[in-house]
Amino acid sequence: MNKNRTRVRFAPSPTGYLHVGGLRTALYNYLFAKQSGGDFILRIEDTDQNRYVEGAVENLIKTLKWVGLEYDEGPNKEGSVGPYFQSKRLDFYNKYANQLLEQGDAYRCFCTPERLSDLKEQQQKAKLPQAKYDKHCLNLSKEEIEKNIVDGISYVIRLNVKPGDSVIINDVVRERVEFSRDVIDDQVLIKTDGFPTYHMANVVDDHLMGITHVIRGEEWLSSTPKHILLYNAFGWKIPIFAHLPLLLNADRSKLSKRQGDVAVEDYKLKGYLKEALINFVALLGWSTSDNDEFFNMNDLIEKFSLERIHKAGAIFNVEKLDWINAEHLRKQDKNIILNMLKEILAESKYKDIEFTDEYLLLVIEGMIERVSFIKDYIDNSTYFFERPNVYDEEVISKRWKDDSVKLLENYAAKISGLNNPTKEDFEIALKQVAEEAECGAGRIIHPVRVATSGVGIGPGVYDLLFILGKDEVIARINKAIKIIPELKSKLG
RNA sequence: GGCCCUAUGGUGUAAUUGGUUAACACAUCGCCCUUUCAAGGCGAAGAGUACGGGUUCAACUCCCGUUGGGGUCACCA
Repeated sequence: MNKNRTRVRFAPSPTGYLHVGGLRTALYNYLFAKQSGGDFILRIEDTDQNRYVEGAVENLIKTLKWVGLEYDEGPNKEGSVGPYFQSKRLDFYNKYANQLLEQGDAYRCFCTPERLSDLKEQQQKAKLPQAKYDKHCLNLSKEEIEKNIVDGISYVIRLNVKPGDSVIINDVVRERVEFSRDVIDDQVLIKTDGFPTYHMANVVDDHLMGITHVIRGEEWLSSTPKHILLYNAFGWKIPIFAHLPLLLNADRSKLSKRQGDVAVEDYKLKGYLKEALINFVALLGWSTSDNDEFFNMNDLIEKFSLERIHKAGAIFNVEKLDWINAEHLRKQDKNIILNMLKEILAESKYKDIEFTDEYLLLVIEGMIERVSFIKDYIDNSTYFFERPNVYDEEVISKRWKDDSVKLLENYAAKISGLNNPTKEDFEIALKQVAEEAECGAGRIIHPVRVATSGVGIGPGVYDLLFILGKDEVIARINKAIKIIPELKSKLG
C-alpha cells in the first residue's frame, strides 16, 4: 500500500437499500479517488447486530454496480487490508480498545441501563445543558473492576475524555470548526456484546485501511471531535475531513421516505437512467465554475473538486432530475435505448407481439424528442404497438370534417398503388390528393393522424405513416372511417 | 434546551475571494419554428443576496448581533 496514494471509502450500514444521499456520498468519494488515481473502498458497517437486514449487502453492491460506482476493494474484492465487513474485524477493535484501556484513554463501565437512564433523567430535571455520562466507573478501583469481571457483570468500554484544549476540526468544506472538550461525552467504544460502536470502528478501520480522506455526510460533524480524540490517543495521523451538506425534502427537512422516494432502487424502478441520477446527484451541493450542467461520469471525474462543494443543504428537486433524464436519454446510443425498450416491452401488455429491431429503431428515432423516460415510448405512443381503439374526442371535434372520410378514402387509394413508399412518397401522395380535392394539405394531415394514431400529437405525420407502413396505414384508415363519423355525430 | 453547521429568485447553483446592471440551469409565461405535440431558437417575469447594525470610497463577499432552517446530543450508524 503506497503511503501517498489517495484512499477513500464509502462505509454504509446495510439497512436494506441505497439512499440517494448515500449515493451522492459514494459518488463524491469515487470521483475524488478516480481523479487522483487513488482507491475507492467499500466497507460495510455492520456492527449493530439488531439492525441486520437479510440481503441488504447484496442489494447495496448490486445498486452501486448499476450506477457505475465500482469499488477497488471491498466485499468480494479483497485487498490487502480486509476484511471489509466490520463484523469480521472484532479482533482489531478489541486489541486497540485494550491499548486505550492501558493508556488510561478508555475505561470499563459497568453501569446498568437503569442507572444510565436515571442519570439522564436527573440531568434533564436539573436542566443541565447537556446529558453526559458522569464518569462514575472511572473511579472504580482495580479490585472492584477485577471483582466485577470475575462476577461476570457485563460492561462497556468508554472513551475517557480528559480536560484540555478545544478540539479543532479542519474540514475541507467547513474549514475550521471548534468544539470545547466539555461538550464531548465519554462515548461508548465497545458495547456489552463485544461489538464496537461506529466511533471506534471507523477510526480503527480508517487508519488500518490507510484512508486519507474521510468524505461523509454532515450528520457526522458533531461526533468528529470524538474521532479526533481517538486518533490522538493512538498517535495516528488524522485524515482530511470533508463533511457534505445534507439532502433535503421540499420543506427543508432531512430527506425522508415520507415525502417521496429516497432509495436509488426506487428511481431505477421508475425508469430513471443511471447517467441522469449520477449527473443530478453530483449537482446537489457541487458545481463547476463554468455553466455546464450536463455531465457523464468521465466529465465528473475530470471536473470534481472538494473545494467547490457548497455548504448548505440541498433540496432534492425531482423536476430537474426529469429534465436531466430526458437530456441523457436523447444523447444515449440508439442501440442501448433499443435494448431498454425491448426490456420494458417484454414486461408490457405487448409482450407477445413481435417487433423487429428495425421497426423499434424507427419508433425510437421518431419519438426521441418527445420522451423523457423509456416508458414514455409505450405510454405516449401506444399506436406504434397496437391499432388505436379509441380516438381523441377533442381532436375529432376540431379536425374531423364532413369531407374527411372521402379524403381519407382517396388517400388510401392513392398510396395503395405505391411500392414500398418512402416518407417522401407519403408526402407527395398526400399533397396530390389535396390538390385533386382542391383543399389544403391540413385538411388531410389532421384526419389521417387521428385515424392512424387515435391522437392529435406525435411525430411528424409523414414519419408516422412511414413508420407504420403502407398496409397498416390503409388498414387503420379503413377502420377509422367506419368508427369516427359516428363518434363525430355523437359529439355534435 | 446545549453544542455545531448553515442562509443568493419557487428549486439547484455562479459571482475573478471587497468593485458586474447580481449570472446560469430547472420550473413558469410569451414569441418564432413545425399544418400536431415535443425538441430547438429568442425573450419575459422572478432575488437586490434572511434581518439589523458596523468596518470601508466601495460589502453577497469581512466583523457583531438577531431570526429562520438543519444536524447532533444512543451500548444506531
